[in-house]
Amino acid sequence: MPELPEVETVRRGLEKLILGKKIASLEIRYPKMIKTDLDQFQKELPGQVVKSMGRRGKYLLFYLTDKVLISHLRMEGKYFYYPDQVPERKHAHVLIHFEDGGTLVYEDVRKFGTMELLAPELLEAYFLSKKLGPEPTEQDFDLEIFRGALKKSKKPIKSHLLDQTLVAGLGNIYVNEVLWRAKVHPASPSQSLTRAEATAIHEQTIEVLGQAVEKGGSTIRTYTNAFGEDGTMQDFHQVYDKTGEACSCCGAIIEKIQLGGRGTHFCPKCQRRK
DNA sequence: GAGGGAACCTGTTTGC
DNA sequence: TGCAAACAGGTTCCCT
Repeated sequence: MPELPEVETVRRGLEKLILGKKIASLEIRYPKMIKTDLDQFQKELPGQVVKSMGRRGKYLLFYLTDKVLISHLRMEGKYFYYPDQVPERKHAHVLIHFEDGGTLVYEDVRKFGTMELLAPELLEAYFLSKKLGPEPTEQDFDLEIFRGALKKSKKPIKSHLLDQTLVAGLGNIYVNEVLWRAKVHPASPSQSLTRAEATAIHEQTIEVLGQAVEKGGSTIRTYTNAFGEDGTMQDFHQVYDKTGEACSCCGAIIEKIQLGGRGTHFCPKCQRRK
């Protein structure tokens, strides 16, 4: 499910719901999703207080008293908070009970999501090891570094943008939108892009993700935020899942191809193949 | 080392 | 209608 805007929306929601709460106990029903030592995870979380909520790319960060819980929602992970009674749910995999009686439940139909518990001083090395690119903001996302990296790669630009090394946070929905807005064909080799095209992709990445955060993310299939509310960004999608519809820019019919094994939507007229 | 595809899971949609 | 195959928003591993 979630790309950066959805994760940011979840972060903001949780910030309102669980800040300052002390963890009383844990229930782990699907131990496989805990990627660091399970015993340690179960032993060290109780007693920790949620100090703040953070995010890096698509990773959700729970800053606790002296640990950081790193949660990745992958395709369909989501959080629900219950102030008292917790309904029985088939796909609830981790339940965090707080001392005040509230419970945070992690649900994930496809069980792809992961959780890790780390010492805060190891966080930087953790993201370094993942080769995670900069945040998609004017301050962090440097155009010249981006262009330099493109020049060194033959990868199709769409696959390259999805691998999180150029910039963090793009997923299959927004990468389609960014390339449509930048008028670049998704299969174009990275190194074939002109300066103007690279600049347009850089600019639209910041623009699209920023706009999507404002709209509370996109609700497609199953995503909702921590309050179970829908985002509205899907109303602004121009190509994603628009196969067979007319391009809002030129009227040509939006096409779908497979690229790197994933559905890829584009306008054959606006986004000419090189 | 770079790039492509499979694997991880389950539910839903599509096609015969 | 019923069944099987394809597909779904992410990341990582393995193979070439």
